Amino acid sequence: MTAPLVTILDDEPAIRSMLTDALEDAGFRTLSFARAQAFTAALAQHQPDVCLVDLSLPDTDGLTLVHKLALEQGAIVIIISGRALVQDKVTGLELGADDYIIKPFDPAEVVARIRARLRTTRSAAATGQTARFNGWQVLFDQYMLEDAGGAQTPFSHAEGEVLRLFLENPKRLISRAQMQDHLGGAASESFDRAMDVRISRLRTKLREDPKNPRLIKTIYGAGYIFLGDVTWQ
Amino acid sequence: MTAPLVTILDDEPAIRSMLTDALEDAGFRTLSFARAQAFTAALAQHQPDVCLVDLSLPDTDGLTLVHKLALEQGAIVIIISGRALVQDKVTGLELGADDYIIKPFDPAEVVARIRARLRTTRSAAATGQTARFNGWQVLFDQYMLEDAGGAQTPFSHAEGEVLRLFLENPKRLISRAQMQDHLGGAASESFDRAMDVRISRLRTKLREDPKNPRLIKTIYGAGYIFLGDVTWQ
DNA sequence: CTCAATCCTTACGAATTGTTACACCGCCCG
DNA sequence: CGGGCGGTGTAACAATTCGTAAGGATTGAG
Repeated sequence: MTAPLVTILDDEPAIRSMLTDALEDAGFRTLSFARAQAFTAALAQHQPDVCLVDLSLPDTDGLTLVHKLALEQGAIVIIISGRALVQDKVTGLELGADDYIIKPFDPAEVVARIRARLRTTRSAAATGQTARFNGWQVLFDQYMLEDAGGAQTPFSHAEGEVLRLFLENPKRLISRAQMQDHLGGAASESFDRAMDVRISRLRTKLREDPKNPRLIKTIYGAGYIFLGDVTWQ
Repeated sequence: MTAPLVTILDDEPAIRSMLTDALEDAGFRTLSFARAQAFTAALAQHQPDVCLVDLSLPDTDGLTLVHKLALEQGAIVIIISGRALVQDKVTGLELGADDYIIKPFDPAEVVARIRARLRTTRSAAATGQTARFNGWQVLFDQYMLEDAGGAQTPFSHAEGEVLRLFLENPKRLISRAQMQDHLGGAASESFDRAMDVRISRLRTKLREDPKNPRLIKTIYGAGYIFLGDVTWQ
């Protein structure tokens, strides 16, 4: 598993560098931006696990950005703000933010709060060896897929990687960039249709109707989304 | 779904009653305790969703209690403490607490933080965002539109963006500039009729009469307005 | 070395989306 | 009242992205 990706959106360079240093020391990957526009543009390429957002941005209303991020990206959103009023905190949290940290802050606290958030959201999908979803059962250690009737179908290593990524991020948009990032990694930078082929094979093993896939949906121009109700064991 | 159960563990009666009032006003069920012993005894009978724990307890070390709760109960644990040092927060969070609130605090912030925690830990199992309006139902996570009779029509990502913008701003004028700003962001500076086409395609999927649109109205020279009675779920 | 399994690459058809073109409509002004 | 101008609707086309069948490269076992 690659290190979680944390994005930093703040217009003050000192804060960006302080957070970047602390987070990378803590083992996270980071990307930092000074403007909301550059940040939203980068979302097409990367899917962050955690987004740190300063509310007082020059080029966007921070709160609507937070709302959009929490709703559409499914990422963990943490507001970092100079405003300490309770009302600000309450509205920020109600719009979908997962935490609200007041400036000035200690980077160590930010790291601890990020870890706490990652712990809870990922423990829901704690990487076990078997998973169930919609009548299917996946036995990762045996590379075997079992349907509701108990009929078994083997799957390959490459298919298992994709399946695991989906099952660890259900009902969440997964961009192609993130997939390549997570799988293989050293993929040829040129057009890589290998991902499509993997998905295609996985779909046939899950007996998806190509015209109307219910489990693995394609979001044209964005990526894929897995819509199963996943439970790990 | 019954209301979530929140336990309060604090030796100061004033804090207990303040939190109890605020939480019950917010729709939670509560149980409060002054001593850790009474609290742990009560765990045999009740399973709380959220545990508020004061660290400075007379009869137990609060941190080991927090650690035990987070590990064994699987509940959301929020520390409420008079100690504001960063080191205290970091160790508290690393021992399994989900949040750390400093005294004195505003009850409204506590409620907001509890809601934020419940939202993220339950959203994994809960269904994604859906909205209803005038007989239609929109399943955003499935990219599916359902009419009053239950007939389903898929919608694409681009159409979903427009639809979401409308449903989040019902009965309000939305200018073209606002739309381009909100959608895509990859704004072609030149005249962008793509927006019109998206609207047009969305209208046909909503079976609007072009001559007499009931849901998506065009305001000549200004923008669009969505007239529907929207409820989110 | 041979064979088989797995996976990537290529190629072509299908789906989605942006662009263009033209018809239509509302508003302004004579 | 009517003609002109610019905004809007949408059909048709083009560009891009995606699905997948087929063939070849790679790997590993015997």
